Amino acid sequence: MSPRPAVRPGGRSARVRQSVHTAVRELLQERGRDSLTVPLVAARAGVTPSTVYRRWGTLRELLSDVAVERLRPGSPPEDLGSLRADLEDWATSFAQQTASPAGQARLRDTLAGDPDGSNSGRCAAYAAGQIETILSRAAARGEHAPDAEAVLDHVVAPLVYRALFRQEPPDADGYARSLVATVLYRLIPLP
Amino acid sequence: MSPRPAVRPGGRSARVRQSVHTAVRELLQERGRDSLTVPLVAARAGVTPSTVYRRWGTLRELLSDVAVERLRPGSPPEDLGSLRADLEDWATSFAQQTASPAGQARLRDTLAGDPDGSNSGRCAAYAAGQIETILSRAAARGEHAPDAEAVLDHVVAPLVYRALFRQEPPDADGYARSLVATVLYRLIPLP
DNA sequence: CGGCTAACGCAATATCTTTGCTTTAACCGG
DNA sequence: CCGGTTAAAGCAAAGATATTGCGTTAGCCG
Repeated sequence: MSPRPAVRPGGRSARVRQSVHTAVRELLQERGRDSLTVPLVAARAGVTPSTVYRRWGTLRELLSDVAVERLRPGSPPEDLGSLRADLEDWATSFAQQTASPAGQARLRDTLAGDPDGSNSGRCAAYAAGQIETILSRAAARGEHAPDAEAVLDHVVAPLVYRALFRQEPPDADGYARSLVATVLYRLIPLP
Repeated sequence: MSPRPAVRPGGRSARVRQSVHTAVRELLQERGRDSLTVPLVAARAGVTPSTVYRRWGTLRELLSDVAVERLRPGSPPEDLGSLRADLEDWATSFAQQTASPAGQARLRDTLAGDPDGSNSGRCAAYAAGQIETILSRAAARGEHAPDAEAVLDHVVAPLVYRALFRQEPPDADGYARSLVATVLYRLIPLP
């Protein structure tokens, strides 16, 4: 038997967490982020506001918690048979998500309610994990591949920077592909 | 969001804006961000809370306004005589600023209270402006130089991404220099 | 100098946040 | 399976913050 964490993971706590998350997602969709309040979320979730305050502290932290949850990849990246195809597929999909208004909002919410950096760190770890899967497949095929840091720095970072700080260009796909081309054909460690 | 379109730019409005900004900076220093509230800021600034609410909307938007103000470069980057020296100097200084806890907080505050993206856009424009100054100097010297987009994508973006999403590495300076080296010697448009 | 009006001050009201205490129910050993 | 223990939720009152209508002030402009 594995030792149990101090917090109670199952039962009521899990149900409350679930219903509060669902309430946030529904209300975000229905009424937009600006009209969200803790009492409103609590009412929809069928709990009292003090429960939300005690567990999440503030609305921002709750929104960060919900946002990072939705940034978690549902499945490993698809295997298309080559490093370039895998990276392009993942990068264009990532670019579309982050470039969309909803994706931008999720990134901002993740950062805004994250006092200790754990949620944003998790967010980066998700991307790093997906990339490492792709790169280890490439290694198994014997392909010459960059390391994960290079992909994070020169593919992920530019996409995220654009999403957060600049008006995203119309052609997110093409931009993502050009970043992949750069990291694959101009940045791979020289022989 | 920045103060609503100031129909009346001078006089009392400007004084209020100034005193509120000063109050925010002082209280940030004295008491930390978590204990900041609009009534507190208003009292320190010598205005009523409703004035702050009417001009800035929320505390977050006020903090964003103050943060982006402090991200604005005070002077053009120094001219050290070569592209590489100029870029390294600017990038290491930028890296130190963004890697510091205060710098991270400013980036987060800028994003958090910026519903329409205007403040974060300004923030990117500041960096772009400094870089363009450096690059046009290089062009005047006849140096072979990357374009500003490449520097934003492959130097600025990785630095910002690390500051926001990952635990910054101990050696921000060396990391910044390696990014500059990459963009200068491996990414410059091939002849 | 005097009218016009955006912006501020004030104060009442509405809403949200905090907190002490009580109650519930998940977990665990017997 | 059953009761003891306690983390977590509920409740409600007190406290703080946010909103808003209305009167007043002071830039701006003719």
